[in-house]
Amino acid sequence: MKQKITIKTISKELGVSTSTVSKALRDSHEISAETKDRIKAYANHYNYKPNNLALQLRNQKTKVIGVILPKIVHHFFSTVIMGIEEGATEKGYNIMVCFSNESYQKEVENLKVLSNGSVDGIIVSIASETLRNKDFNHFKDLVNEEIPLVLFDRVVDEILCDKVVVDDVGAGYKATHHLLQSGCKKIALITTPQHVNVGALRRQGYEKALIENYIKTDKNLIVEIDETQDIKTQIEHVFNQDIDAVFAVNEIYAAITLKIAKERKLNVPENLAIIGFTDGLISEYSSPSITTIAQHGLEMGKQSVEALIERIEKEAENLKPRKIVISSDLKLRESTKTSS
Amino acid sequence: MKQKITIKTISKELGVSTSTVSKALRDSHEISAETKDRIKAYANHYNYKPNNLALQLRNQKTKVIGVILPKIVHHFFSTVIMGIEEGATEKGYNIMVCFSNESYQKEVENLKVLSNGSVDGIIVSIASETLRNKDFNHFKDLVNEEIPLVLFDRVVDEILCDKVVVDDVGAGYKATHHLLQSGCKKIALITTPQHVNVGALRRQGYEKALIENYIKTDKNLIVEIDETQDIKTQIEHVFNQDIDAVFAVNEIYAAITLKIAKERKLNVPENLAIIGFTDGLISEYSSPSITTIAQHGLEMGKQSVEALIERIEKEAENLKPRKIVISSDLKLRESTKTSS
DNA sequence: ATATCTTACGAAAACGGTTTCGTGTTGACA
DNA sequence: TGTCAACACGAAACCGTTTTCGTAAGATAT
Repeated sequence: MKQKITIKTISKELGVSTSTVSKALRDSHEISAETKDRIKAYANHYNYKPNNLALQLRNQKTKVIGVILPKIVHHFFSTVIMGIEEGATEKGYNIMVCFSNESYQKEVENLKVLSNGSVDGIIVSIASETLRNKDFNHFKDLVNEEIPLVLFDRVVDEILCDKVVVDDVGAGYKATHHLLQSGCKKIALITTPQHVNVGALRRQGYEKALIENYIKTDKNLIVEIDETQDIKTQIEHVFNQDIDAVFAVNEIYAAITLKIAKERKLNVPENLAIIGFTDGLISEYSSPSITTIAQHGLEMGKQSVEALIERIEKEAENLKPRKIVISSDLKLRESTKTSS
Repeated sequence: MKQKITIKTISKELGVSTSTVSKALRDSHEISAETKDRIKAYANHYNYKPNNLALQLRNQKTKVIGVILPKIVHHFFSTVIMGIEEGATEKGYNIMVCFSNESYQKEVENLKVLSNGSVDGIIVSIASETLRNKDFNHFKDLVNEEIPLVLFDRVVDEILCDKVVVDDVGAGYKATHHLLQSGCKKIALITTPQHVNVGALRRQGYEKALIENYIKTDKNLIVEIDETQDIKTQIEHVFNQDIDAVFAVNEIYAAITLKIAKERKLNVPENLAIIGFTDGLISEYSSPSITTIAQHGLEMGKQSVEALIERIEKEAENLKPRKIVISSDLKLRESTKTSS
C-alpha cells in the first residue's frame, strides 16, 4: 500500500503543528480562516483521509458490529444479515461477519476474535452444536465483560442478554391450525432434533393446535431429521403412514416433501397439503408454490441491530435484558387448500 | 462496556514497566522466569486480552478484508461469501461485509468507509447501476492508492486489478450446446440487459453454439429482462414464439420459466427443455429439478480471497494484475433431455 | 583491581489521531 | 501606559501496544 498521507505529513509540509491541522480539518473556531483554507486545500488535494484505526483507538469505539451466523447459504440468514446491515448503516455502523458453520469450536474462536476490541457489540445466532452440548460459557464470559450482545432466533435462557425471536409456538400453531381448518386431519410434522429449540417450540405450537381440536398427537407422524443422514429418505418414511398434510419446520424439508409427493403422484394440495417455514425463494418459485410461515428475517435483523446499538449507546442506563418477539405470518400459496 | 484490563493496568499493579509486561507476555528472553510467571499469572487471572485496535495501529495492518456485494439474498453471492470467509479464516483474516444493493452511490460510500485503514484489502462484485453508468473512478482511486483490490464475477477491464470470473462465454456455449445435442432447435435466451457484462458474455456463448450448428440467432427468442418490471410477464412473452428450449442466465429466470411451462401444461423436458445458471437451492429442489451451469461460488470466493491475500502479503513484489478464470460445469438434472 | 559481558529491566518513540491547556501577540479600553 | 480579552496557534498527554536502545547491577575475565 502506498504511504498514506497523515496529519503529520500535512503539518510538516505546511509548517504548522499537528493540533492545528486537526483543528482546521474539523473546522475549529480556534483556527484562522486562511490557515484553515490552506490546510483544507492541501488535505483535499492529496486526498487525505483520517485513519480509522487511530480514531477508533482514541474514541474507544469502533462503530463496528460483529455478527456470527451458523451458516449463510440459507435464505433466512441471508435476509437477517441484510436487515442487520441496513439497520447498522442507518446508524453509521459497519458489520463484521463471521460464520460458526454450526460448530461450537468455531463459535468460540469467532467470539474471541470479536471480543478483543474490534467491535462495539455482537449479534449471534447460536450454532447447533453449541445448542446440543449446552456449553454457553463463552457467551457468559462475554456478558461478564459487559460487551453488548444480542441473540436472535436461536436463543437460550441461560444467557442474560437481549434476544430477538419469532413467535415460534404461535407460528407452529398458526400453520397447524390452518391445515386443520382446511379439512386436514392427519398432519405429519417434519422437524429438527429437540435440541434445536426453535424446532421444539414450533412443535409445541403444532401439538397445541392438535389438542385444541381433540386430536391425539401421533408419534409416528413426527419425524426429527438428522441432518447427517439423507434427508429425503427420512421424510419418505412418513409417507408410509396415512397422512393428508405435512408441516415442515423449514423450507428445505418442505421442498423435499413436495418433491416426494410429486414422485408418488399425489396431488398437492388435494391429496396432500404442505406448509413450510421461512419464506424463501424455493417456496415462492416451486410449483405449486408452497404456503409458508414468513419469518420476517429482515425485520429480525433490523430489530436485533437496533436493540444492540441502543445498548451500546445507552450503556450508562444499565438496561434490563429484553426479549423482542417478532410475529410471524402465514403466507398462503398453492400448496394448501383454502380454509373451509 | 466494563473497563478493560490493559498492559498499563498490569504494569501499575505489579510495579513494573509496560515494556516488561509486554515482553513477559510475549515470552521474551529478556525477562526473568519469575517476573514472567508473576505477570502471566496476573494477566491470566484477570483475563487480559491485547487490544486489537492498538495492535492494528502499531502493526499497520488489520488482518481484515473488506467485501462489497451487490446483494446477499441470492444463492450465488451467499456461496461466494462463504468461500471468502473460509479462505480468509484459513489465513487468519476476518471479513467485513457491506452491500451496495446494486446502487452506485452505496458502492462509493462503502468503498470510502473501507479504504480509510479499516481493512488490508477489498473484494468487490460491481453493482449493476455502476456497470450501467460506467463510472469507475471510485475503483480507480483505490487502485491509485495501491489498496489491494480483487474484483469477481462482475468485472470490467477499465479497472487494473486482479479479477476472478467464471468462463461465462464457455458456460453459455456449454448450456446451449447441450440443448442442441439433445435435439432442441429453437432455443430461447432469457438474459439481463447488455450492460451487465456477465449476461452479455453468456449470450456470446449462446450465439457461438448456434452458429456452430448453422442456426441463425433469432432476436425474437432473446429476452432482456428489465428487473424493474414484472419478470414473469416478460418471460411469458417468449412463450408465444415457437420454442422447444429455454436457456436462462440465472436461477430465478429459470424457475419462473418452469412455472410458466407448468401453467401452460407443457411437459418438461419433452416439450420444453430448461437450463438455468447458478446452481442454487431452487434448481435442486424444484420438480423437475433444473439442469444448470454450476458457477462454483465457493471456489470463486476462495480464489478471490487467496489472490487478495497474496497481493497484500507480497506487495513488495509488485505483481501484475491477474485474471483467474473458474471453469463452470453443466449439472445435468431433470429439466433437459439426455444428449442423443 | 579493572575491563567486559550478561542479565533484567525501564524510558521513550512510534503508530495517527484528538483535546486540554497553555502562551505569545494584538487590539481595545481605562 | 497598564490591563485584559480575544485570537491563533503549539506542546503535550492520551488511546494500547511493541520495540529499540539504554543502563544499573552483578558476574566473569584479565
